[in-house]
Amino acid sequence: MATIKDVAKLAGVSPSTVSRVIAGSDRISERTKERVRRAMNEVNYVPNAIARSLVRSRTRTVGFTLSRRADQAFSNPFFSEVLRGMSATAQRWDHDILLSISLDEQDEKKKCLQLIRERRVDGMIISTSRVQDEVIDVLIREKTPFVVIGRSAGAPVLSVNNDNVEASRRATKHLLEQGYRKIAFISGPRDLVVSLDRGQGYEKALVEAELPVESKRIVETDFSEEAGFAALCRMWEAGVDFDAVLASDDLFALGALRFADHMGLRVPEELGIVGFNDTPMMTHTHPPLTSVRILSYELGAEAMELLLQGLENREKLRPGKEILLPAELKVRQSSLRQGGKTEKQ
Amino acid sequence: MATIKDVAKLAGVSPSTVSRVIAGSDRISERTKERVRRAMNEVNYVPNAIARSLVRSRTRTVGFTLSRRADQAFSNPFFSEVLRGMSATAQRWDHDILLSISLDEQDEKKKCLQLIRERRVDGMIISTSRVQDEVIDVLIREKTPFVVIGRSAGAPVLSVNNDNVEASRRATKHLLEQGYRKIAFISGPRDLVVSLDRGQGYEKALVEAELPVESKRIVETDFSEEAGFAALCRMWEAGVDFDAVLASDDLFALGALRFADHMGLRVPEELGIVGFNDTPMMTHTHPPLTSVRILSYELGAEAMELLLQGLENREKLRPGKEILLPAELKVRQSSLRQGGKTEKQ
DNA sequence: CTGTTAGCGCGTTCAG
DNA sequence: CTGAACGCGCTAACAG
Repeated sequence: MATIKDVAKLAGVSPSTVSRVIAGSDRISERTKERVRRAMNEVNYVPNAIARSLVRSRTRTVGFTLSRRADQAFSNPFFSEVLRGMSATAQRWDHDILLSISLDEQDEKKKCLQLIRERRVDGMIISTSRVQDEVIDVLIREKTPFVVIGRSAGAPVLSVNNDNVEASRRATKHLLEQGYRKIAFISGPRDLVVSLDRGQGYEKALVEAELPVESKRIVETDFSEEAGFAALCRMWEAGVDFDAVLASDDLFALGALRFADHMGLRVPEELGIVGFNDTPMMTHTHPPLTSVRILSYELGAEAMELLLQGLENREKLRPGKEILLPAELKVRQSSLRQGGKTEKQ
Repeated sequence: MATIKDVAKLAGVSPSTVSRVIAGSDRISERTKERVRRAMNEVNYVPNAIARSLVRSRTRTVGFTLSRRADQAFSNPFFSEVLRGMSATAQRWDHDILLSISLDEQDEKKKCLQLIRERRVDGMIISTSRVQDEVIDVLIREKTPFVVIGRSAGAPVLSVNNDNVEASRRATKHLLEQGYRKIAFISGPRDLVVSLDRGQGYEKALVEAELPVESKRIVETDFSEEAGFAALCRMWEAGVDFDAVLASDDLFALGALRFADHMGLRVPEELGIVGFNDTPMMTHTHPPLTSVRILSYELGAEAMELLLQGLENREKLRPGKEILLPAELKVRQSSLRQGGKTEKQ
């Protein structure tokens, strides 16, 4: 593989001249530039990125760590969409992504630390969304430029998040507008900020409608269809009545659909259901599921954009700045008993 | 950030001694080792990975490129599971993953070439599965160590694949055993080897059962629920009869379920349905869908393992060696009309 | 406008 | 057992 020296020799100039041509320096004669370019082509020269990184102390690489928990919390396509968004933006800036998926937060913290201290990356993006996040602490301590996808409940950080509170409020309001009055809420684990936010939006909508927030209608459980189904069964057996379900994840919504089926309740007439995440397959449930659409691709793209801008100009990395992306309620049959119109797909 | 020189100075030795301690050389006195280690701890020293890569001409990094097409072809969780498997294995070998998701094959080829020529990676894993794959040609031309997830229909390569032919044969055989005789097959685009393989397995099972392969019962279309539904409608309107559907993707199976619903056909009594990929959500269809389970995690893990072994010992990188991973048929209600037993989830 | 020199941080001879 | 010297491939400062 050709090095800068080979090119220099072939073009009859010094290595630094070649380097200047690559950098597009303007104090090189057009003739020399041409000669150098020809030589570069001839030996098929491409600069060694590692050598460049060493001398520049910049790798043009961004690390992305993730522990399994976050992956499961959001339903699955979320993760790949975020990656696509990150990758597309990185591409435009001519940067690369170093990816690491860990089993738990401890491993993630270790890996994150390693990437930084070994100087493999210029900055980090993380997607953990726990209330107490040790990875964030590490990042701050190491003074690494980083962006969080989600929200930090602890130290103030630069973050990109979808507006869970507002989305949840709107979803609840939609159910109220459809005439449902006793709305149950299935929450994910409370140690995830996303759960807190969605719960808050739910309560907000009730308060705005001057309806009481009844804790008996709120249940917290792990993300799974079975858990959602079981939660509703328990509420039912406890004599709690409800005419709608706000499911903070589509998996819960699936459970709710099964519950309705199980109890012989018609959806949406006797039970309204709204989910979260708008998992593509959910368009095909019976009836089609109303769900909150998350802009996952945009989340990844925006996070990467913020980080790369921050890398160019550190002052842009203001901790405490939280970018909120809007989420859209995709209304379908599962929540429409007023005969309103369904949005297309 | 501390360098090897700082450590050397503090320990009162030369940089090369520190380097030897890091490498675990045995010709260093225990006393010196101890002094050096103490110094390393004191200044919190971590070797700079970039500098190491430069001098060693090895980055301990593996590139993984993917263009959107492959992502869509397999249904979504596939992709994240493969990544998890790759990441877990890479972790064990203390390697990293450089990820790039492109929009099309051209971009992927470019990116792949860039990673290699800039010497950012020691090897590549790719997951394209088109019949004519230009990325593979590039990889061969550059003499880069690489492993393919999927199968190459062109040049012989080292690859890991799930046994699509056998899986499809078994799925078809299962339908036959359940008494279905007129099995329709919905194929994905024919320019993907996975489509060819699944089609082949289907035909094989029919031939083994001494049944004719009727081309009128085979239809090729793009991966989507709608396309699957439409394909069956068209067959029906053309007067082709069928009592079961082998769907080469779960999306098609969803379409088939809707078709049954639409036509008032009972599943599995009047129409048996088997899907491919065992998308988690499919456990919750009505009735639950029989589907071929793909070992995505293992696919990623195995590909990484093969590549890293090959990096240590180039002779292990035998092109033409195709590792086949078994796929498992998850039998559920949608294909059970003989009252056989359903496997647990 | 261009070449020479030095050095990024580390591993690896080659002496001693 | 240890240190000095060199080089990985490239960029940047300083001359000229």
